[in-house]
Amino acid sequence: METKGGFYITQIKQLQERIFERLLAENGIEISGGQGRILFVLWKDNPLTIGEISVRTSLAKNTVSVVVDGMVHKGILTRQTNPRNRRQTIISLTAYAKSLQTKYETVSQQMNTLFYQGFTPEEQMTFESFLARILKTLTKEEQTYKKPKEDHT
Amino acid sequence: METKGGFYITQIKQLQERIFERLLAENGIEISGGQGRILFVLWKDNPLTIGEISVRTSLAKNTVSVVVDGMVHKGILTRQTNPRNRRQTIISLTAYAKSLQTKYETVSQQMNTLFYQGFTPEEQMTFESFLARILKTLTKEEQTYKKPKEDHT
DNA sequence: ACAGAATTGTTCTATATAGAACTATTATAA
DNA sequence: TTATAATAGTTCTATATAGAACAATTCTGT
Repeated sequence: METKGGFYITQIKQLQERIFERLLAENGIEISGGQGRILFVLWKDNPLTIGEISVRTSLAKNTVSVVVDGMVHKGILTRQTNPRNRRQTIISLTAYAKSLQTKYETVSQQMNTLFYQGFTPEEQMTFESFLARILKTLTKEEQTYKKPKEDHT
Repeated sequence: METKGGFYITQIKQLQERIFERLLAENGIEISGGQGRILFVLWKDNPLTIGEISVRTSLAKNTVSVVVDGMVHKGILTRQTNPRNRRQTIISLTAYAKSLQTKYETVSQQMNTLFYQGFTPEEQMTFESFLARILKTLTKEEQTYKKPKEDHT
């Protein structure tokens, strides 16, 4: 079968991000896509380490490190070393970041409505369960690559 | 309903691209995600203008311009002005680019198999038709934004 | 206790991506 | 015909992203 799931996904991601950033800007929220994803996971669970953010966003560790840098500069996040495990860096939301959540989620909801235009609730659920399955497959694949199977000779 | 289609899409895109680029590299194909997308549309239809590539890949025009630059340097593409409309730049595949197609598509197929692991053919089709619908919605939205409705006062 | 392995982040470098401003060309309308 | 608008790309600038190499810290087995 001729399929092109990956190509579609990439295109949608591109468009979605451009449109979402425009909507955010129109609503006075100066947050980019990468930054939004980090906030998204922190709003659910605060604080988190760099590594945890990396896993939950599927961004590479070094990417998270760099993006967090920018957000610390902007006063959105703070970083501090975990005293119990000094290899870890703990990232926390500032009060300012917390104050953005409601407005951000409103715009998010608008984006979602656009995204799923013409979908029945059932279709949405089916579609998201497909996405969740693919995400799981790909995550496992990357894990497998990073931890190659031991060679029990 | 609590949905997070956009977040999923972005995560999948991230993982998918990292894994696909690794597979390509393992098979001796030194082509990045962005470059691959441009080749993908040119293999279907060659040559194309910058603008046409932009529409078909959903990449911004300036992005296409820059990525094509790199590919011209690598001997994958050539650019020339359209003599019939000298504003346009026509991008063509080189023989080298054509020679890559078969190998690239083999790896592409591998990636696809991984991507749709555990999906029945029907599920794949359903899923891709969902993607196509979303892509259409977002494309139309961006069009609307670029060409704001005339004010017939 | 301590050498080597594993974990966790960061830095360095290169490419990808897009908005804004710009240049060149072609189309349009008066 | 010519001034203005529309179209097509490019350049400038800034951020996003990740691989590779590295540094610091903690864990493990002896």
